[in-house]
Amino acid sequence: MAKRTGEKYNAIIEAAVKVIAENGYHNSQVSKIAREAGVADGTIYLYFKNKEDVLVSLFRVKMGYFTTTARQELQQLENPYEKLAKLISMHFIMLEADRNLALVLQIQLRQSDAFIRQGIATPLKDYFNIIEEVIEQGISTGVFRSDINKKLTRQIIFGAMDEVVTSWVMSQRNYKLTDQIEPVYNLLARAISTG
Amino acid sequence: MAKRTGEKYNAIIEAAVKVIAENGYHNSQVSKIAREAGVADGTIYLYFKNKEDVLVSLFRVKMGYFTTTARQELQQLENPYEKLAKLISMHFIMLEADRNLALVLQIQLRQSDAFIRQGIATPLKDYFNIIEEVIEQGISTGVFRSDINKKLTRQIIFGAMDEVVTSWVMSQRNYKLTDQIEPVYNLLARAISTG
Amino acid sequence: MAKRTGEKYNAIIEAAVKVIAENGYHNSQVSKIAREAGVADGTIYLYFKNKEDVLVSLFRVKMGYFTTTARQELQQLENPYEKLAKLISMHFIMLEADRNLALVLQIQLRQSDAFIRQGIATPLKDYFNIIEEVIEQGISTGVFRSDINKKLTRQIIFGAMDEVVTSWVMSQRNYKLTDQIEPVYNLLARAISTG
Amino acid sequence: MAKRTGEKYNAIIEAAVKVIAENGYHNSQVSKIAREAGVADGTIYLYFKNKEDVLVSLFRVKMGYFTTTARQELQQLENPYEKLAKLISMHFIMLEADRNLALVLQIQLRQSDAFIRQGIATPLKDYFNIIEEVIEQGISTGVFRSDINKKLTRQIIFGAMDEVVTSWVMSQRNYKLTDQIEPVYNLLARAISTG
DNA sequence: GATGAATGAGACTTCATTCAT
DNA sequence: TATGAATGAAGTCTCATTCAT
Repeated sequence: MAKRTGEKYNAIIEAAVKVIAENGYHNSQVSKIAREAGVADGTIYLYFKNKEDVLVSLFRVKMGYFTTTARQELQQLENPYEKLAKLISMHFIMLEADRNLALVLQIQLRQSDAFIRQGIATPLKDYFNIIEEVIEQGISTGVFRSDINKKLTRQIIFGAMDEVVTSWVMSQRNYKLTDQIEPVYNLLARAISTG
Repeated sequence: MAKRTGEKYNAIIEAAVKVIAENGYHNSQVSKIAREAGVADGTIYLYFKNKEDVLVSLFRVKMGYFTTTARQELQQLENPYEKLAKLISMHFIMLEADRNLALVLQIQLRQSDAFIRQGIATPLKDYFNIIEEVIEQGISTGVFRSDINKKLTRQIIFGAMDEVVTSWVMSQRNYKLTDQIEPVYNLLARAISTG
Repeated sequence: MAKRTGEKYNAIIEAAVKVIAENGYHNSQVSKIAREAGVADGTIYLYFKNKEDVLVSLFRVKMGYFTTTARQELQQLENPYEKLAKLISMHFIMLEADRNLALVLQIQLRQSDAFIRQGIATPLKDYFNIIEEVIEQGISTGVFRSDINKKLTRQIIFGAMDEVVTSWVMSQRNYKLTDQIEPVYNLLARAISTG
Repeated sequence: MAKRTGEKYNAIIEAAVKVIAENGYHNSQVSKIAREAGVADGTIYLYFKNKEDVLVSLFRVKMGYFTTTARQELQQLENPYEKLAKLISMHFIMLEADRNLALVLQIQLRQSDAFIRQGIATPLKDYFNIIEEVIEQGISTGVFRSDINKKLTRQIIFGAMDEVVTSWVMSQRNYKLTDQIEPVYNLLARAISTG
């Protein structure tokens, strides 16, 4: 049981994103997700251990994809400022491109179930690591302030981006999230810049 | 029905904070909150419309207290930088002082139920207004950059503080949250400072 | 939770006996038992931990009643043979008087669930003890053979009675179980008698 | 469909005995039996009508084997007492030799599903007939009491053996079942013996 | 014959809410 | 006001059975 790949596996993940985005976490019954995915209720349990596993997997898959892409893109760049800009840019572009996903990641999955948070922890930590690597490189190459703490700075950068996305998702969304890339970069870069 | 004051009203709010902090949102049944508050299950419905109302009220009461205090304290100060510093300071001090409350506000109440988020929106907006007022004053008095957007900057400040607190709450908490006041201020102030 | 007494507690036990006797263990849903007892499904869980607990309790209550009565009646007698006769007599009378109960005890509850068997073990052991006491007394007073093993003899006496009841329950029941008291006694008494 | 012979047919029967003995009736899913038998789930339905049919067939095959063997062995004997001794002996030897089978026959198959009991009825009746034939012969040749009822006596003999085996299976089995052959015979023979 | 992925009916259980006392 | 026993809707998950390959 619990096959971690396959056409239906993905269909269920995508269905979960859509259903949760539209109905909210608490109103997203397994049967609703199954119907949206075009499978029987029981089929979900062939691919996932239980309902929570669907959510955790959803997060892992989506976040994993993003982390992988982010790492690749950043490797092509040298300048820490450009990397920071790229990070913000990718973050916003990805979430603007898939509003349902944004809704789920920013709002619906901020759940408290110990199990879910635990399952989410690892992929999130991966992402945090990427941010911290950029900061570290900036400091060691002397272009970022040397008096900043790497972990705290990462919290601030992530928290800032996160809240900007959340505000956008919760709003009527009559403005473009990507328009915020430059001003957010502008503020954050200034915060950590030497000189 | 649903009288919004009284000794038991407060007892229920406090019980809810404790129970949710200890058991997590999903494992906090009405009966558990009632037991902790020392009242019968049914009594809760004399003071609150339903379970969600307890949560929303909890947020409103706690957040309202904080907003009121914050506004008072800030009024005593002139300098926007001092106000920003005070804001961060109060935010961290309050949440460090009441870990249960921090857990509930940062983690457990990040729920998705439309109704809860709606009920939370107003008191949160009040807090956002306070932050925005500080930013506005800083800009108009020329000490903050004039090219920053008030709302976006508020999002960044709040998001940064919020994430720092969340990281602390989720951690083993073997460091002091209040030790982060200065470095956070240092970064955020730099981000928005002219010159 | 799990109050072990009260009007509804008994109503549920009696309902369970009836429903299981009529529908068989596997076709006795909680909802059916609840309906028969005239309570809501959820009410069952106020009095019992779960469905298995209903079955185990049923057995304990019914068997406990029988064991208590049996012990009292036997105390009034001196002669081990009379005690054996009384035992068989009570066993058959009780089960003939309540056919539903007989059905449940003899057939339906012979389940394999570890938990159920475990819950049943103690009250059954009590009954076994009573039988063994009679045997012991018979041996020590020299009226029963001294070469018989107490435990094995108990198994044979119980097994014999048990099978006679089972056959009767499974049959069309067009003969009286109590008519078997004398012949069963006659055979068993002979088996263990000295002389 | 439902061919009743073949290598896989037997493999499934044997797998069912093992799985049920190890996991209990309620925890013996078709898929588990299939895996143990080394066939696909669907294959079971090529050899058996449904799950119940597996159980009934299991009983029929095992019991049939025993009944056939018993009849053969008994035919070689003349004396009713010797036949009774042989019967008890075979009963205990067979079940001690195959503990899994004993577990299944004595405990796990004592199910209540009408259909299963019905399917079990015939092979069991065959066995009962053998016992009754011995009793009949004993009575007609004057070595067993003439005042005993054939059917009732069979119930007592079978019930006694059955309970002795059940006690052994349920116990830690730190004694030998075959050591009980002689004492059981001794008691039962005395019960029905003339003189 | 054989497979095993898929099905979907159905069961147990939880828990927010009510209401007679 | 306060109680808490009772309610019953609703949701997750299991598993015997099917059927396209």
